[in-house]
Amino acid sequence: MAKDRKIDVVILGLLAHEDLTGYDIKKQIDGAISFFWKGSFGSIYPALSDMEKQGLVKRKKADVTSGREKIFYQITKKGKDTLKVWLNDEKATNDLKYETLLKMYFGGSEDRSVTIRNIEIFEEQVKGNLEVLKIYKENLEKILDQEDHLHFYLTVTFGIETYEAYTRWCNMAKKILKEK
Amino acid sequence: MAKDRKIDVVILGLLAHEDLTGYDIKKQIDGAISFFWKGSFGSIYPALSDMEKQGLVKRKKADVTSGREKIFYQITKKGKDTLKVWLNDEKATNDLKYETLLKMYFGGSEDRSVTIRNIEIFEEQVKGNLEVLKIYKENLEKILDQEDHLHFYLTVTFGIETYEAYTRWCNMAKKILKEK
DNA sequence: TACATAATATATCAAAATGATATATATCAA
DNA sequence: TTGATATATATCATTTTGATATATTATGTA
Repeated sequence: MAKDRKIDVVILGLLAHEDLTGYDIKKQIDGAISFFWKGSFGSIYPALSDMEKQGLVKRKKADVTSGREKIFYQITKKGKDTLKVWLNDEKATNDLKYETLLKMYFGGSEDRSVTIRNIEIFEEQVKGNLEVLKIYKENLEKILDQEDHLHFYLTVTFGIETYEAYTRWCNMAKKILKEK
Repeated sequence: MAKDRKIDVVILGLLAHEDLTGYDIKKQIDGAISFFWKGSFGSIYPALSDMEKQGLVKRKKADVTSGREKIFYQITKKGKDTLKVWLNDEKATNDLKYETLLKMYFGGSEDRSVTIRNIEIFEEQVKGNLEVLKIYKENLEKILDQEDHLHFYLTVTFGIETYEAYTRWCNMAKKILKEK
């Protein structure tokens, strides 16, 4: 039956909202979605070609006036159905790979200052993301009446909750490592 | 130079503590490490073969008395050095792929009850993990004096902090989805 | 105006990882 | 003793990453 390729539903989910190029899709994944998902050009472009063959998306020739080639994709009826099947399927895998934590776990016999430095780097990344998410949240609270925004709002609050938890952990971990 | 294969340092980190078989390694990854990392047999066994060729680990013929073949691996000096280089490197990538959140994000026009059901399934998984982590924590607090245990303790508290954040989010999300 | 640099845009590929499957032995309860 | 589950190694197709190649367009600055 259908391909077991997660990037497909990410693309279909984005195209369900508006027509996009492969480059646009990458930008969207690196935007609001990046707090819980990631994807690279190396999977996006082949998936688009393949899904076109399957009839899940279709190419839209863009304005020929500009010399630059630019391929907009549009979701088809079949694509919408595929997306709906996935959305209604209870099955969902949540994978995390925290190299920071891995180093922590294996860093037992190493220089203490390196461990602390690794936590500080992690903390900086987290703080950067947290700032962006809080701006998202503020703006979203003004327009929460629309159904689309409610779901986006919930993913944003998920990010804030988790990043705040990370921040608390960073402070605690640094304190323990410095005093002991 | 060296391979860009993350599973290598996971294996080396585990072997730094004790000699293990490929199967043992998988069990360890699925245990305490599973809260921040994952790995499959399909990457473990090829990595072990390859690292043996590179001289990072070496095979230890196990008891021939039992008919069952069983290959224990031991870390070498070169393997320990490789691990140390990685531990002292500030670079660390933290990737997460939350299909639950992805469905939330794209579920704007779908049946509300499906979204709630997905959150409930996620919540159950989180609660299960949280219970295990809390038992780990209790036991670790009794023996926190040893350096090794301190680092394990920190990864466990990371898990608890994040899973508690997830739980809070689940409650909030369900509430919003039910009342609005 | 010219020039460099950054952003846009598509595409491909080797290497890594997943998830599934195959094969075989060992253990343990009904 | 039969069936189920755990142990143990290995392989493979498919998916994904991360890097690289190539080219155009926009932007800032000298």
